[in-house]
Amino acid sequence: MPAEPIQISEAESAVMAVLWRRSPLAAEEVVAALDKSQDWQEATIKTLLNRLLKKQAIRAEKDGRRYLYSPLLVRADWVQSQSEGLLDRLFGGRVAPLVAHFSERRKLSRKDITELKRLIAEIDDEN
Amino acid sequence: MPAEPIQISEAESAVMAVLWRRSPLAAEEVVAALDKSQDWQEATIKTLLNRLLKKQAIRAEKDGRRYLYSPLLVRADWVQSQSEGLLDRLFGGRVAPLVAHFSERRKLSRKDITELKRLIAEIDDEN
DNA sequence: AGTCAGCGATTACACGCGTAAATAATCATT
DNA sequence: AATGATTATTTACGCGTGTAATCGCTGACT
Repeated sequence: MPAEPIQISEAESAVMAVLWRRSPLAAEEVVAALDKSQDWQEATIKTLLNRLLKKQAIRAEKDGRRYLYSPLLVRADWVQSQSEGLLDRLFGGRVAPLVAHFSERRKLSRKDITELKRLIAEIDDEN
Repeated sequence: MPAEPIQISEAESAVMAVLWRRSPLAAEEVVAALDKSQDWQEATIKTLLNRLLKKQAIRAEKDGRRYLYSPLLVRADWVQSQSEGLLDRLFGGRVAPLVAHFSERRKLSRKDITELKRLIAEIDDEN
């Protein structure tokens, strides 16, 4: 486990998302990928790439005149830490209370419900 | 729905937690309540109370020489917005994928599983 | 009435973040 | 070799946050 839990800001995570989808990518390609979703100047994205480098969330390999960036931070790990953080802060660290909360608030889609049923069943006969 | 989704920082939410548990409370009581969990100077907590006031997350009623603080922000609403934010960012806005993620990572406690089963059953014959 | 003690209000300060411009380094081209 | 284009690196700046110290006001006590 990493000693220092790499902390990724909101804006930075948008950049990570691109690299998690496909990598390695040149800065320019990252800019292109974000053009649809974010309204950022190229310079802004360069800044974010550099901050991510400094944090060692990504790495850069030289490719001629430019660099190609790839994630170092594993997406699933990051998702895990984010989720656990929220569960710890809000639901005593457990999943069921979160589901209960959403259930009470009628925030479970029909799709969620069928999928949950399937999951539970699956887990059940897996043990 | 609130036009501006009141934003609460990490430290501030610790103060809110106290007031959600019991209120109204005087500053001193809040300080006492946080003494166990946080290593903060009294002045720090005063600052947080004032910031929360400014954000209208809490209110203060005069009681003699001092004030008694109470939450204005409803806990369930806050929990909802926090949770939805995370689900949107990480799981396409749906609950089931989060549960699936935790399942894959073997992060579901036995307690979670039985509770989830009960929840699902409940929802099921409720419709 | 003047002073002290207890609170709330004001001010402080460094750091991360969102957002970007300016500068520097590096190839390619003339 | 000098120039221009491209890409990376450095610098900037205002705002929220974590963390307090200090100032100022208001009753209480002498």
